[in-house]
Amino acid sequence: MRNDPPRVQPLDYPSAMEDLDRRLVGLLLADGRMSYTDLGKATGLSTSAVHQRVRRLEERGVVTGYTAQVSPDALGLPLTALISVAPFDPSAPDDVPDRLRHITEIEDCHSVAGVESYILKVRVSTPGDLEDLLARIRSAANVSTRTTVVLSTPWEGRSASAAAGEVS
Amino acid sequence: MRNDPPRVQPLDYPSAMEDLDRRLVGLLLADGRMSYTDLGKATGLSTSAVHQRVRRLEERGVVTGYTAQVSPDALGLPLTALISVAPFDPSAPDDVPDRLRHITEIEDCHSVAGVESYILKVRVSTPGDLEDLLARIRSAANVSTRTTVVLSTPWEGRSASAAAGEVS
DNA sequence: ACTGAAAATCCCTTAAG
DNA sequence: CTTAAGGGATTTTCAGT
Repeated sequence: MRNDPPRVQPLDYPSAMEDLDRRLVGLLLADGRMSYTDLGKATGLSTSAVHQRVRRLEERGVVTGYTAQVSPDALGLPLTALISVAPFDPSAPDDVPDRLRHITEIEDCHSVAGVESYILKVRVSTPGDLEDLLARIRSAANVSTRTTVVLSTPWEGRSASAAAGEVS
Repeated sequence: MRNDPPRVQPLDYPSAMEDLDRRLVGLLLADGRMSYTDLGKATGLSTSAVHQRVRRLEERGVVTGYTAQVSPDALGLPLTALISVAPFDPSAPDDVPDRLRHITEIEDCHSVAGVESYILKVRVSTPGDLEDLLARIRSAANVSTRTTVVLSTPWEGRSASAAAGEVS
C-alpha cells in the first residue's frame, strides 16, 4: 500500500476520543432516539454517566443534532442528480453558495478542487423538474452546469464514524 | 423556464401526503428527538394524533429512522473526497457495491449515468489515508478512480424535504 | 380521524459516596 | 463514575365523538 514515513508525533489527529464516546456516537448514529437509560445498558455505564458524556459530546460539537431519516422516494423525490457548477465569470467574487442557498432542492453543496468549482446534490420529482432546477441554478449563480443523474443508490449516509461504534 | 405540456393526470406523483404529515416530517428533520407532546403543540394536534401519524409515516417508510448528526471534523475525519470509479473490465458482472460495502470510509455510493459507473463520497483523516483508501478501493473492486477533493462544504444534508415543513 | 384523559412507564435530574 | 431516589414528563392505550 503506502510507505509510511515515521510520524513526527504518534498522535491520532484531533480524535482524542475515548472508546466509550465512540460507542455512544455509534449507538446514536444507529438510533438517534435512544434514551440515556438504554445507552447505559448498551455500554455498561450508568444513566448519569451517559448523560454527562453525551452532553459533553454535544458541547464539543461532535454531536451537532438529531434528525429523522426520510426516504426521498416516499416523499415524492425519486430523482437524484449530482451537478458540477463552474462560474461563467471567474473574475467575479465567488458567492455561489450564497446565491444558491435559497434553492431547497440542493441538499449538499461542496466546494471542490477541480475544473469545476462546486458539486451539488439535488433531489427532484421528475426530469422536467430537473430541467427547471438547472435553469434556476444557472441564472441564480451565473454558472454553467454539468449534470450526472443518479440511477440508484446502493447506500447513503453511512457515516464513516459509525465504524467507530462497531461491536468488536 | 420550461414549456409545460398539459399533464394527463394533474397528480402530484406518489406524494399523496397531507400537509400535516409534511409539517411533522419537517419538524422531525429539524429535531429528531422532539417528543410527541411537543410535536402536538407545534402542529395543533393532540398527542395521540401525532403518535398515530408518526407511526404511519414510519410504517409507510417515509420516516426510516432517527440518527444523531455528527461532525466529521470533530471525529477526526476532516478530509472529504468524491471518487468516481470505472471498472477496468466492463464485461465482468458489476458487483462493485458489494465489493466496496465493507469499506467503512465510503459514506455514500451512487450508481450514476455517465462515463464512470459510481460516485463515492468518502471521509478520511489525512491525505495519506486517502492514498491508502484509493488503493484499497481499486484493488477490492478492480476499478480505476478519479478523485475530487472537497475543499469546504457550505452545507450538507439539508434534506430537500425540509422545504415541505417550512413555516408558511 | 381526532380528542381527551388515565395509567403505566420511563426519563431526567439531583445528591451523596 | 456509581447508586439511589424524587419528581416530572412521556408514551401508550382506550373509550368517546
